[in-house]
Amino acid sequence: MNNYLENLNEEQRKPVLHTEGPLMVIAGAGSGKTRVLTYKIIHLLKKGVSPFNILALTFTNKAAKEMKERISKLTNDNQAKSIWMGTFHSVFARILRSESELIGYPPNFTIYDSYDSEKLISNIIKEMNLNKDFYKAKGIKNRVSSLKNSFITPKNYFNQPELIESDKLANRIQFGEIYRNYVNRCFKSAVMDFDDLLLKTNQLLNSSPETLIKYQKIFKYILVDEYQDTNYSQYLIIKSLADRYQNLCVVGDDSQSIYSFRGANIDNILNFKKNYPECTTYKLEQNYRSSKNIVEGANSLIKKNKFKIDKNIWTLNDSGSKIILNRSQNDNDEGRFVASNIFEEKNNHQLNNGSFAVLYRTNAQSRSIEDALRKINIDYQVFGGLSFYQRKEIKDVTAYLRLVVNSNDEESFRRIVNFPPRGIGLKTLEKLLIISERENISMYDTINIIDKYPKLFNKGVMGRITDFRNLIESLKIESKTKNADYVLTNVINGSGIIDFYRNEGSVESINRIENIEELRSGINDFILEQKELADGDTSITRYLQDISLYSETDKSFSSDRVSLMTIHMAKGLEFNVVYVVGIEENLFPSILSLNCSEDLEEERRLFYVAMTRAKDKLILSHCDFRFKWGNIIECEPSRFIDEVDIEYIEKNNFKEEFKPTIDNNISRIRKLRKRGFVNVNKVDNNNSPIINIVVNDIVEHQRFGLGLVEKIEGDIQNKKATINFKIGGRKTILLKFAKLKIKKGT
DNA sequence: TTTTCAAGAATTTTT
DNA sequence: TTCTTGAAAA
Repeated sequence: MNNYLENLNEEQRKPVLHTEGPLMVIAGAGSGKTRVLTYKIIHLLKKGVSPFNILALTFTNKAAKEMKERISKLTNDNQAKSIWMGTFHSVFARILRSESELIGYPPNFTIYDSYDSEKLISNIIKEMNLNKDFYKAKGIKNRVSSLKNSFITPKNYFNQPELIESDKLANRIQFGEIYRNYVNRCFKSAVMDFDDLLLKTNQLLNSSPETLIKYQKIFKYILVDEYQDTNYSQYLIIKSLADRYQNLCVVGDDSQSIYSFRGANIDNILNFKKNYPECTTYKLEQNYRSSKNIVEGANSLIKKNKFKIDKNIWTLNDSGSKIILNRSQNDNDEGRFVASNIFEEKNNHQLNNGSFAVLYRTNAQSRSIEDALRKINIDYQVFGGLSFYQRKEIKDVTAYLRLVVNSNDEESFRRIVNFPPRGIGLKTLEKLLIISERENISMYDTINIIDKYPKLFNKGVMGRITDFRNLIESLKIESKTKNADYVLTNVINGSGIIDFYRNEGSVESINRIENIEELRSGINDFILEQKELADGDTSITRYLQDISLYSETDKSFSSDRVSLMTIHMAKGLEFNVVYVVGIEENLFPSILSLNCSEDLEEERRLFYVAMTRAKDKLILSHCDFRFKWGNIIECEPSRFIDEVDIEYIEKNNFKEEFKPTIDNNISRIRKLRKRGFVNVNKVDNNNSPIINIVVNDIVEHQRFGLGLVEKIEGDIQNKKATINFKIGGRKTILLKFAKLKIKKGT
């Protein structure tokens, strides 16, 4: 493998050969970015750099795994296994575990996913008795996350009047207090959330100069992929680690920056030159992936963005077929169109299902596509949405494991202390929380001292709590000597989870039992996999870390399934035929991005990412009507469609006139109703609500609001009702004039 | 303490 | 429409 450089073109070879000093590679979509990274690492290894001195940060765990495999194959040795390669989160989680004492954490700290964090925040809001209308857990969590990603701790927060002011204006004056509580509770629980993995790394590197120097010396060569989607925290980590040798190579494409909602800061890439004046910039502009129509169509769109690095993406590939623009009547039709089109393409071009992807803006859009594919028996795989590890039963089982590993973990404790139900209810938990605060210990540890509070608990409760502790303690002892699978088996048996679901006996419960079985086989795969690795780690702690950092993008592809996913998830992937569906105003671009030009530009970049996933064929699609929350709403084609130069587009399915089908009439009426043009009372003449009102119905009156029907009298034409309104009291109303809505029949 | 039922909210994107 | 939450009943 001496001629490895011959596998690169001229512009790819330059950054590969440039090993010393800072460099930035601006790599257009499909220009061989991964290839450059792979060969650059190979080149470093060939030059004699030890794999232990290379840090390569990728966007997904799967990307890391694949790159390692590729390197191993090309170098024909085992060195790749020893490279520090992975996502920011997983690499630094690993480092934090081995250095945890330096920042006051035990090495077996738990990692909370967003769901756990939100739950904890919502508990804190409840405990603080705050108004739920102003303090929504999700919003608070997002703000906490963005502060952490900007490296603003609670202490910094309280030192910045403008931050406090902005929360005051948003009616969240207590935000700082929540933030502080949240951070304290996490610390007390020996927990880090996703953002902590980066923030604590920075704290570690800042507070301990020896540690900083140690890792600077280890990471002589640093490579960062998808640099356009790094946030400030990540920027700081890289900056301090690369400070000694300055051998930093960042690769990215500003036109594909799509994660600002997660704190990604496009300025990191736009300002790289400013931060590293010595840096060399290379550009990869030749696209090898897509046909000319696709490349140029995408170029014509992204031109509309103001903030970007100048580049000219070109290709030698054939023109290929034009980009197809489909218009469907509604989302179900769109699904049917996609499904039948896949069917045709498959037959005409001998493609397997894995060559196709359907991309959309929001996860909820997958359903109509799924229905249509299922109907004509095309296998598909949905990426995203609720992942396996987020299922209730899986979260429950892993909560037991988490509690075994780290019994200070409050969320896991709360989650399973009474699941399956064992008579330890909310009241008991409240008491335990009070004790835990008074004694400054974790909720689990309060169990050991409840006999100090005999007045608070009756005998039954006391016994049940102790039983629970004994269960966890015996699992803890096992976990010290036995492997993860053994402990998991005893969690399942000891907790009674399986029995609980078996007793329920519903289809859903059986499904849950199967999922738990699947988890068990997953844990065995994990053990086998780790045993193969040089630095393999088969501990439960490691297993729990892996699954909490697991993402849906890490799921493996199947060549005989069509892939369905959001565009965000499709970053870095390519498919022969790509359908982008739901390209409508307010959906894509998202309605939330409309009043901010930066956000709108990001949506445009997202659309650019979607288009450039396609190799041979790109099909864009939009509908006239779409289901939302049980209503049909009218949709306009997205502005982005007009922004793609018309010469690359071929319109399809454009029937200017609809034949009104029954379906269509219903949708018109619903649409009009929604706009308030059709009075609900008049639509269904035959079974008008007026006639249907009976005693004890709760009705809503335009002026008086809600009321209870107490009496009905009179003949059909002059029916009168006596209604007791919450506001306004008892009234007798002539039904033929009143516009009443039935809210509830009792 | 647990179960049941009805009302209300919810949809951007994710490590 | 589906999921979550809260109150009432068992």
